[in-house]
Amino acid sequence: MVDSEGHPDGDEIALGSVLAALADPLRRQVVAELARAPGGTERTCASFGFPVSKATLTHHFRVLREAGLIRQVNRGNSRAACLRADDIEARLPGLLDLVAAEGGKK
Amino acid sequence: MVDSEGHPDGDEIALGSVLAALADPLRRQVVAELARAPGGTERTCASFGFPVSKATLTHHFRVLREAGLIRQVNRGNSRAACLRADDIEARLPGLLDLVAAEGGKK
DNA sequence: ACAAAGGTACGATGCAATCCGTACCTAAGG
DNA sequence: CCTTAGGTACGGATTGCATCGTACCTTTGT
Repeated sequence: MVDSEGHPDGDEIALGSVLAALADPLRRQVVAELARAPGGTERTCASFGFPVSKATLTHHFRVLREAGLIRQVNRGNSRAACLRADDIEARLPGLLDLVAAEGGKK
Repeated sequence: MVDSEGHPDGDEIALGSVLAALADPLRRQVVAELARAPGGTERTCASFGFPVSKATLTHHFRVLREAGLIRQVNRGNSRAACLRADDIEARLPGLLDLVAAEGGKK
C-alpha cells in the first residue's frame, strides 16, 4: 500500500524498484549525499545543483520516492526530501553503505 | 582493463554497471540462483529455463559478464557461467546476500 | 495585490534497452 | 561425415527511460 503522496510502506520496499532507481547516476548521487549527511537531514530538490531542468528533477525524485528510498514532506513553500535510512537498512541491510561509499573517497 | 573475453578486472567492477545489470529481473534471478548454489557452481546459459530466445539469453549473459558479476569459460561444447562471488564481495560487500535472499524464502 | 521561488503535470522527443528471427560457428556423439 | 546442442553475431521492431519546454499551482515576501 502507498499513501496519498506515493510513499510505499517500509515492508513493501522492493529490491527490483530500488535497484532500478539506483541504476541512474543522478539518483544514486542523491541517495549517496543523503546517506553521508547526518541522520534525518532534509534537502530540497534544487539544493543538489544538478544541471537538469526542474521537470527532470521532479521525475527523478518521484522515482526515488516511489521506490521507498526517500520521503518527501511539505515544508510550506517547498518540499523536503529525506532518506528513509531505517526502512532501507531494515529491509536491505548494507545497501546504503555501498551507495554512500561510491565517489566518497576524499 | 578487460580481457579478450570481456571480463573486467575485480578492482574495476563499477557499482553503476552492477546495479544496472541487477535491475533486470531475469539477470537478477541468474545471480540469485548462482549465489544460493554451492560456491563455484557452474551453470550453462540454457539450464535456467527462461522463456526467452537464445539470442536474448546471450544478451543478458553478456551484460552480467561485462558488469563483472559472472565469469564465462569455454567448456568444450558449451560455455559455463559461474558467479564471481569473491570479487563482488570484496568490492561490494553484502550485495550478493541481498540478491540471494530475494524470492528465496522457502 | 503582486512577483518570485520551488514543484508539479502534461506532452513531445531522442536514445537506449529489450526482444526476436535468422544465419552461422564449434564441439560432441553417432 | 552428419546431426544435434549450446552460443554468438547481426539486423530490425518495439518499448521504456531520461530529458525538455511550457503552463500551472502554492507559498513566501514585498
